[in-house]
Amino acid sequence: MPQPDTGEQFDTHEGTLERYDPQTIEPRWQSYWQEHGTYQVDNDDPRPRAYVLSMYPYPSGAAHMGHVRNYTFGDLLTRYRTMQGEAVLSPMGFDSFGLPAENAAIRTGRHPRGFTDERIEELRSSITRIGGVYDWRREVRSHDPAYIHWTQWIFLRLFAAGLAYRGHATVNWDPVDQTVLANEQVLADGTAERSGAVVEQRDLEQWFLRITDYAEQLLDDLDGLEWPERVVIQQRNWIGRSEGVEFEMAIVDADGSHRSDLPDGTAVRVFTTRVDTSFGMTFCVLAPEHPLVARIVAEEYAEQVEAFVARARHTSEVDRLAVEGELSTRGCPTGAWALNPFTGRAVPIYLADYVLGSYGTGAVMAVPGEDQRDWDFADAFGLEIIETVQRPDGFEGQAYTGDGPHVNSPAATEEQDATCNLNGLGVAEAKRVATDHLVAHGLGESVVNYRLRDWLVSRQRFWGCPIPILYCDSCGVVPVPLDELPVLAPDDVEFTPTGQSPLQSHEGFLNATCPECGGPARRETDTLDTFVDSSWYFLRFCDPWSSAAPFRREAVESWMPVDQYIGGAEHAVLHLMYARFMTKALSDLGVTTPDLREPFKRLFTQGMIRLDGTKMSKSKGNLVAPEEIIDTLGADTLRLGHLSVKPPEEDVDWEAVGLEGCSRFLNRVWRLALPASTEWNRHAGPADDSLTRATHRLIADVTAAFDRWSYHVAIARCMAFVNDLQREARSDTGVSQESFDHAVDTLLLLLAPTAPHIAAELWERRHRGEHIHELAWPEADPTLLVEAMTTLVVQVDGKVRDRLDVPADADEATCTAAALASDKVVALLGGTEPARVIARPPKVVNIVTGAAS
RNA sequence: GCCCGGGUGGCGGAAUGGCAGACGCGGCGGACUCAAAAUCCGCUGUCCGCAAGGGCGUGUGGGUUCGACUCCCACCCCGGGCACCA
Repeated sequence: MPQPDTGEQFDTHEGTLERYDPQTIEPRWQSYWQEHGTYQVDNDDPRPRAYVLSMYPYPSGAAHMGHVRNYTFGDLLTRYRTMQGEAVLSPMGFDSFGLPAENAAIRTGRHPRGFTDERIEELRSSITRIGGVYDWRREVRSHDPAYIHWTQWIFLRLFAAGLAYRGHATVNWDPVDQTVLANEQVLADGTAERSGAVVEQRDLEQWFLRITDYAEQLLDDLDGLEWPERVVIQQRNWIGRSEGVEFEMAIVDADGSHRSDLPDGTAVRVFTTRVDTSFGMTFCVLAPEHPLVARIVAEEYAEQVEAFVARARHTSEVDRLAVEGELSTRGCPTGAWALNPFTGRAVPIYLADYVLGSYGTGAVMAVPGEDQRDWDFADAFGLEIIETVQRPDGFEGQAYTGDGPHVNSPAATEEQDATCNLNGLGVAEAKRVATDHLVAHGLGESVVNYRLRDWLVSRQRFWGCPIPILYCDSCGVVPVPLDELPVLAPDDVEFTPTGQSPLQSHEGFLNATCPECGGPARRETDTLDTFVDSSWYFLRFCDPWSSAAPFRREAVESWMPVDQYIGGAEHAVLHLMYARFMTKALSDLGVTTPDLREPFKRLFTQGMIRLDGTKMSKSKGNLVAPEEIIDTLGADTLRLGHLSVKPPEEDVDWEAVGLEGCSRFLNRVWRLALPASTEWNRHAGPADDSLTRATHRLIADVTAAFDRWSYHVAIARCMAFVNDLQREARSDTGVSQESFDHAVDTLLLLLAPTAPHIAAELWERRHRGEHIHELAWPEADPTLLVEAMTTLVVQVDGKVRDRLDVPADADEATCTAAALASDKVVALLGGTEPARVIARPPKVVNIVTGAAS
C-alpha cells in the first residue's frame, strides 16, 4: 500500500497545496522520455511487435493544430500499446523536399537546405512539446544524402525492371510552380492541388512510373485492408475499372462499300461497356487527337475538321470540361463512315472533344437510345435514334440506361438473325451473347480499361531528389551506375526570379561522362515528385542504419506492414495509392519479401481543424498557435482538448474545443492525486466496495472506448469518475484510504496515454520514483463488473412509468411481480388485467394494456 | 446525376432494439471572499401546472416490434468524393 509521500520532492507550505504547473513538469518529462529511450525499440526486441505510424510531415516550422491533432492520436496509441506489453515502433521523420523551401530560396536567394533544416528543428521542438514520443534514432529526412541515395537506387531498380520509363505525353503544366504535375495533383476543376493555378496542357517528354501495371492488384487488394470505407471508395473511383469490349469497325463509303483511297483493313477500334446496344449504334465518335482522323476525313470536311482539331488542342482541359458549352460546337462531322459489324450498315463518323484520346481506344460507338450523352449529340446533329432496350411502363426520359428486354436487334434481316439475335434478352445476357458473337467472328474481344494513368514523377524543380539518369549522344538514356550514387544537386547555385530550376543552367552539374562509352553525357535536370520520397519512407524506418541497401529485408519483414497508419484524409488517393504501388513493386523486385503486398494494414484518417469554417493547414498558416496554448494551459490540456471535442475522424471547428473544461479537469486530478492533499475525507476502514466496483467499471469502459477510438467518450468517463470520487471523498462519511488510492492510481494509469505528463508526474510522487509509462495497462476484474443490484425499468405500453431496484440476478417472475406491484403501475392499470407482460430481466418489464389497441 | 457520411437541448456531442440528452462548453442561482479570480454546491430539452404530476420530443412521412435515436421503405436538408471514362 503506497503511503502518502510528504517527502522532499516538493514543498507544501502550511495549508497551501502546490499548484498544477504544466510549465515545469512537461519539459521535465519530455527530457526524461528522450534521455531514457523509453520509446526506443530495437529490431531484436523480444516483445510482440507493433508498428504505429503517423504520416511524416512536411517541415513547415512550428506545428499547427492539424499536426497536434494528428500526432496526439499516434502518440497516445504508442503509449497505450506499449503499456499493453508491445514493442511499438514509433518513428518520425520529415518529408523535407518540396516547393515551399524552393520558393523561399527564389525569394531570398538563400539555399533551401538551411531554410529546411531550421524548420525541421522548429517542428521537432513543437512535436516534442506536444508530448509526442518517437524513436528519434530512426529519423529520416528526404533531403539527406543517404536517403537520396536509396530513393535513386529504387528509381534505378524500377527503371531496370521497365517500371520507370521516359515517355512523350500530354501532361499537366502548372504555370505558377513551373513544373509538370501528376493527374492526382490536379483537382476536378482543373486547378493545381498545391498552387491553385489553372493547369495547362503541354506535350512533353517526361518520366513515368508504370503504376497502371498494378491497377488490378491495387483494386483487388483494397478488399483486405481495414481502411475507412470512404478512402477505399475514393481509391476504387480513381482506379476506375471498367469492363467492356473492343471491336473493329472498317472505314467504308457511305453505302458500306470498300474505300479505294485507303489501304485494306483500315478500321477504327472502339471501346464500349454496352456492346449489347450495338444494334442501336447510329454514329461513331473519335477523339480530336485520334491518329486516324487526318487519313479518313472526307475532302469537303477537311477544313472544318482541321479547325476543330486545332481548337480542341488549344482549349484547356478546364474549358473542355465546361459542360455548359453548346453541344453542336463540341462536335464536328468528318464525312467518313464506319461499318457497324452487327448490322452491316455504315454509320457516320464524328469528332467530339468529350471523347478522350487517352482513354480506351480514343473512339466510341454512339448509341443515343441508351446513352444520354449520345442522345444529346444525336439531337444536336439530327442523327437517328434507335431504341434497343424496352422501356419500362411510364418511362419519360430520353436515353434509357436501365435493364429490360432487348428489341430492334438485330435489325430485321434474317441473315443477321442467325448470327446474333438479342431480342428478348436482358442486358447482362445480351452483353454475353454479343461479346461471344464478336469473339467467334474474330471481330473483337473483352477488355478491361482503367481510368488510372501512369504516375508522372519528373518535376522541373531544384529542391527534390535528382533523377539519376544521363543522356549520351551515342548511347541514349543511360542510368547512373549504382556505385556513383547518390547524385546530389550542387550547392553553388543561383535562384533566379524566373522560377527556372538552377540545375538547368549549372554546367558543373550538367556535364558528365557516359559510363558506357566514356563520351560526354548530359545529366537529367529534373527531380522526382516528392511523393516518390514518401512512397517508401515507412520501409526505411524499419532499418534506417542500413548502408548497403535501402534497408535489410529481415528488418522490414519484422516490422511491416504498419499496424496502424494515421494521417489526413486528403491523402486518400495521392500518397496512399503511390505507397501501395511502391510496396507491390518493391516486393516483386525482391527488395522486400514476396508476401509484403500492402504497406498499411489499418488506416485511420482524422478530421481537419477548421477556424470560422476555413481549413487550418500549412497553406493557411497558424491561425491558432499550439505553442501559445502549451505556454499557458499546457500540452496535456491541449491534447485532451483535441481528444475530447469530437469523434476523432470528424472535422473540428476550433471554437468547439473546450480547453477550459480540460484544464479544470486536470487541475482536479492534480488535487485529487497529490499525496499531500488534505482536502479528502479518507479513513482506515475496510475497502469501499462500491468505489472499487466503480473503478473496475472505469477500466472496462475506458479500455473499450480506446479500442474503438472513442477517446472523447473515454475522457468523458474519466471526468464523470473524478466528479463522483470528489463528491464522495468530500462527504462526511468519506471513503476508505485503500479504495481511494486504488481509484486515483487507476485513473492515472488510464490517463497515461492521453495526458502523459501529469500522469507521469503524479505517479512518480505517489510511488517514489516509479514510472507510469513503464507499467502495464490495468485490467478490470470481471467479477467486479457484475453489480449486485440493478435498476429495473417498468414500462406501461412502452412508456417508462417507474424504476425499481432489483437484484441483478432477479428472474422473470420476480421482475414481473415487482413491476405489477409498483404503485404507479397499479394506478395506471386501474384494476384491469394487463393484456400482456414482456419481461427482459433484469433490465425491463413492459406491461401491455388492452386499452392501447 | 451516382457513391459515401451525417441530421439528437443554446453549442460540441453520448446512448451497438430496452432509463434519450452521459461528459464538456455556455447560461441561471447560491456558498466562500472586503472584492475579484479560482474552487465548491444546485438548476438548466420543451409545453401545461402553485405543486404533485402530466403532455410532447432524436430532420419529415410511413412501416416492423411489447418496445425504435437505433432496424426497413420513401422523402427533405447538410458535408465530402466522383462525374463527358464510352
